[in-house]
This record gives sequence, structure tokens and C-alpha cells, in this order.
Amino acid sequence: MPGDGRLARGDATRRLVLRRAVDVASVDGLDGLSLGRLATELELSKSGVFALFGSKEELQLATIEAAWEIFRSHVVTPAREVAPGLPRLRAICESWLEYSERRIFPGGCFFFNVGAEFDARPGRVHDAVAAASGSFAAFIRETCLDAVSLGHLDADPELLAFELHALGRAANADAVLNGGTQAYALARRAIGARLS
Amino acid sequence: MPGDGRLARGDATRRLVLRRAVDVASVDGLDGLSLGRLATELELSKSGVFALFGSKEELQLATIEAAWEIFRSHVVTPAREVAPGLPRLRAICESWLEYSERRIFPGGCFFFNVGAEFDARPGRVHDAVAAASGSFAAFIRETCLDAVSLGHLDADPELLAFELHALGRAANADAVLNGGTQAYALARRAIGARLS
DNA sequence: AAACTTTACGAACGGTCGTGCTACCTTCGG
DNA sequence: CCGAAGGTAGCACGACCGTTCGTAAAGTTT
Repeated sequence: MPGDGRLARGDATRRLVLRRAVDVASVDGLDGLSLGRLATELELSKSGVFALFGSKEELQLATIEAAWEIFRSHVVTPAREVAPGLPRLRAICESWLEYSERRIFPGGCFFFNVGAEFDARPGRVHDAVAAASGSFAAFIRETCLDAVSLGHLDADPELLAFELHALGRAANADAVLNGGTQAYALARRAIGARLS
Repeated sequence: MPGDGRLARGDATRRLVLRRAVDVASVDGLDGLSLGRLATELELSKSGVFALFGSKEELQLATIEAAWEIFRSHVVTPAREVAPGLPRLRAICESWLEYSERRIFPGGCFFFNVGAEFDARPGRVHDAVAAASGSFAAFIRETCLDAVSLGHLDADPELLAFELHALGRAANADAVLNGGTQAYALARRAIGARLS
């Protein structure tokens, strides 16, 4: 598509940079991101990449937003199409485990990694990560509440949500750190026992 | 104490540097460690700190080892003094939660943070982190196995160990990221339900 | 007392970082 | 058809990075 005017408007380049940025950040962290590295790998100029975002922090924030869109499209949106309550809860857990296991981000769950990276640092990046993470936790919690109030389950919704979220993240952590898929099998067994 | 020969032998300086290094790394990661920063904060010369370790990677490995010693003294050793089986299992969980909650490392659990940081990167640092993390996981697993074979509990030991480890790490992650102590309360409830 | 090792320092290296500034070039509005 | 707007590149900056080298003390050994 030569002469595409929209390319000049930069949205395409922005997307190109961000697609690479989320992958890099999922492995090396948001601090591991560097303008120069992105520019070299994508055969752009460092100043061009810089001008697209204005500062490194803005690049980090844009990367979080881009990762959040990808996360939602793989985990949240599919689950929302399933009937509320227990079926949706099962769908959340399964799509999340697949999202981690299939390495949608090469370093495993993006938000697990950057959450651990910025958990104890103040600033806008921390807040953005916490907001995204908290938003997904709230989604699990609400679905647990639905499942209980619909009579699908007998449990404390908040406690159940904490447990399910914990099991998924532990599977991601163990699998990425040690390799193999055994952690996912353990998580599926534990989740299944809780959602029987 | 002027004229203390052992001080000159550098072990004291090494300890001084490592004590600061584990704290810095628990917040900013092992990549966030820098020779210059450590030297400035401790009022030493950068080359002096460098000479103590020989390379940045060696500093990172030494930092992991120092953190592991601290971790063991706060979590593993106290639990080992408790009777095997269920009592020891309870002790592990409680001492680990206290270790996280009391911020023995200012950024929360050291191995949670550096585990997430290096999970998807190859190299000696990754291997050292995985070894430490795996060693503690094995300790939990063995204690679960004892508890079951002693008749204290009826459960799949491996699954139980995975669940307990997951709950603790999730409490650490949520508490450090969002502040507050609610996550620890949730974890204690979930653990208590599993160890009844 | 002389020889040697260890500890720590200061200066400097090549490199990369994030960030400006300037200029080119394409696209778009009047 | 022209001028404004904006994406992109080139270049330079100051700061910090890990690393190396030479050197001055201090401690240990002989």
C-alpha cells in the first residue's frame, strides 16, 4: 500500500512500536524498555520514536494501555460472552490460563511482570499498573458474586475471587520461571475443585 | 575500633554493601542495582565496590545469596523448629506471611520480585533465583507430604503445597501493589480453611 | 625490616541512556 | 498552488552505566 496517507499520520508507526514494546516489556520489564533499542530493532530513528511519545514515561504508559487492550481481547471479552455466574467464572479462569500458557506475551502475563516490577515504586506507572490489575480483580470478584447470588456456588465471593486469582498467577509464575506445563495442570485441578 | 585487621579484610564492607543491595533490589530489581548508586549511598568509591565483586553479575549473584540467608533465617529456620507435619506447615505459612507483611525487604518478598524480573531471561542469575525459589517450594512440598503421611491432613500433598504457596505470594503481590493489609487477611482465611 | 597481599581510591575509557534542536519531507486545508 | 501541520531523521548534549588501570595505604608474612 504505497502512498497511504494514514501511515504518515503516525498511528501505524505508533502501533508498530507498541506491539514490540509490550513484548520487550513482558520479558525485560518496563524499565528494560529503551528508546534506542526499540528504534534499532524496528529500523527507526531514536528521535523519531521519542517524538511519538514525548517521554519515556509516556511510552511506558502507552505500553501498559496497549497490553491492557491485548489482555482484554484475550481474557475479558471472551468471558463476557459466556452466561453470568459459574459458567463465566470457569471461562475467566480457563481463558486466563490459556492466555498465560500460550505466551500471548513472550514473558508470560504482562501484568504479573510489570506489577512485580513497579509494586513498591510510586508514580504514574505504578498507578496505571495497579489500576489495570485492580480492574481485572474486580471483574473476577463481581463474577464470583454473581455465581453465589445466582445459587451456582456456596462460598464467600471475595475469598473465592482471591483464591482463583492467586492460583492463576502462581501457575504463570512457576511455569515461566521453571518451564514446563505442570504448574498449569496443578492450577486447573485446584480451580476445578473450587468450582465444582 | 581503629586498627581492626578484620575490617580491612573487606568482609565487613562486603556485608555492608550486600545489606544495602538486597534492599535496593527488592524495590528496583536486580537490574536496578548499580555500582555507582551503591557506592554513593554508602560513601564508597565505585571502583572499590566493583573490586569487591568483580562484575555486576557477581554482585547480583551475591545479592541473591545474601537475600536467601535473610529469608531462611526469618522463614525456614523458625519453621524447622516446629514439630513436623501440620504444625510445621502452619508455621511456614504464618512466618512467611509475617516475613512479607513486616517488610523484611522494603519491596516485599525479595524472591517474588526478582523471580518475576528474571523468569523469562536466561543466564546464571535466572538459575540462582529459580534454585532458591524451588528450594523453598520443595520445603513446603515435603512438609505437606509429612502432614499427610502422618495423618494430620487428607489431601494431595503436591496440590496442597501449590495452593498454599500461591496464596502467600498473591497476598504479597496485592498488599505491596495496593497497600493495606486486607490481602493478608484473605490469605490467612484461605490457608486456615485448607489446614483445618 | 623487607616483601607481598589486600583494600580502597581517583581518573578515565567506551558505550548507552533520555532528551533537546534543527531540518527535511510528505500530506492536507484553503 | 501554496503554506501550515506534523511525522521522521540527524546530530549533539549531559548523565550514568560497567569496566579497567595505576596507585596509595594498611595488614600480613617472612
